[in-house]
Amino acid sequence: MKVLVVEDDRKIATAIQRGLTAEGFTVEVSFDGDDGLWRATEGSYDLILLDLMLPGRNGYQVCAALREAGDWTPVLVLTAKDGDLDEAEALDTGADDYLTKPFSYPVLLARVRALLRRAAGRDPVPVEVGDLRIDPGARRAWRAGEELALTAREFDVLEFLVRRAGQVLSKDEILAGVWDYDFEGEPNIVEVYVGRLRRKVDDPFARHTIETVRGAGYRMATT
Amino acid sequence: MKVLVVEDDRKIATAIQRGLTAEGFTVEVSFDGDDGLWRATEGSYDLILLDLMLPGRNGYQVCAALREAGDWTPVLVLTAKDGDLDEAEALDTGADDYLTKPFSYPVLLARVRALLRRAAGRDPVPVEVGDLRIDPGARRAWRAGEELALTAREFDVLEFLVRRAGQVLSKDEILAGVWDYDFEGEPNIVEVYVGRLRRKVDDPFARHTIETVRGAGYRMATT
DNA sequence: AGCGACGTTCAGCGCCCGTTCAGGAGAGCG
DNA sequence: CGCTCTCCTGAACGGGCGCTGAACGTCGCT
Repeated sequence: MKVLVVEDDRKIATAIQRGLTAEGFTVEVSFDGDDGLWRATEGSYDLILLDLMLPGRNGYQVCAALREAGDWTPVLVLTAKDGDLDEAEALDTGADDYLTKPFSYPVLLARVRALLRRAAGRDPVPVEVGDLRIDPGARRAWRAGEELALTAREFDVLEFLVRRAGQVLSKDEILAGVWDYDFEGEPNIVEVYVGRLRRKVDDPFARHTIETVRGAGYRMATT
Repeated sequence: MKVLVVEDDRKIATAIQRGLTAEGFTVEVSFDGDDGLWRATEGSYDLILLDLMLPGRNGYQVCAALREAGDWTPVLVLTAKDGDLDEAEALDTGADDYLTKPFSYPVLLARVRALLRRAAGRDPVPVEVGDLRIDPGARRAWRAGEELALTAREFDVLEFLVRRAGQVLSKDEILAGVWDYDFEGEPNIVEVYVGRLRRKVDDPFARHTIETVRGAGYRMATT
């Protein structure tokens, strides 16, 4: 799956690229409208993430030009909440969906999945690792058949870890992946949530399902 | 089930496509009359949604041309309320039903179902989940065999939730799915309707059949 | 015209949840 | 064995999310 990200804010672009790459997508980034349009027309992408405020051609123009050229690649528009530019207008130019900043990564991922699913006609699949099961659509989780009572943030963190079971994720990676990209708190918050999750998902007599890798981060056990 | 949408307003076309795709239909979209007619004659569709005001050939002409060619695919005409073009006239040219904009998504879906049903000679299947039963055709609902007195909007919301029982639906998704596509109100209205529905459908001594998933939306219980 | 039903908005409230912080525990190292 | 750095965790707080009752406007019906 190839994704094109057209976004001039490097911080945001990098965060998105990092996240989607980790998710298995091939990600290309473009920092201005003209370059973005060029890539979009030249390359063949499954999805385009398009910022509205751009140097060169703005998002509307890029999207309109694409549609004009008969290119119907799904476009997800990223827009500032307080923008004087209107989201509805973006949909008029042929975008398929939009997202207001700041958004958290899980929200972005959900939208991306929804768009690709719509394009492909498939449904989201529950994820399993060991005796842990996660259903992203229903936002429910089970350990050994028993449902876990998780808060929204706890669920997001758990899903993030489960999807990358076996990999070591640094606290910063988890922060970038689960929290809004402009979150400016301490990585300690990750420790807090890992602690809570352990209390909720661990069998008290077995070893942790979320292992600490001292100095590096955390790893979700694969068995 | 394949549906062709001929509508030049991208916003409306996209909304319809999104909704019907989620409902399991295969949807193709055409933005002008000539292209629409071409697709309609070339492809084989179970239903055609046809806007009247179109660039190129207008809706009347498309419909008349289709019938002329001996194509009796069901046609549902979409017309602007204040249009100088007359709905009755559309029916004369061979359309099977018409709908004035703005329409809400449930109304559209109901008409689509009705047409397909009429074409196939089959009845719509009542939906059940737990001891809740919904008959979309009759627009009636029962809990444990007892009929519920629901208003139109209440029924729409309930049907939307029941059809996606087990999934978490955000307030925005529910808004998009139940209200007019140009509704510009607050998501709070969803809370209000969920509250009313709970009072009407819940057994006062059991847990809610519409569960709140804090920070994410609502989920219809599957048992 | 009057009335009632229905849809929508708004403000207030209660409480859950996310976040912070500080103190303690434990690993790693010399 | 003691030092340091990282990680863990319980407590506390503040905001925001969701719920509800009331009021208002509108539409349809009689």
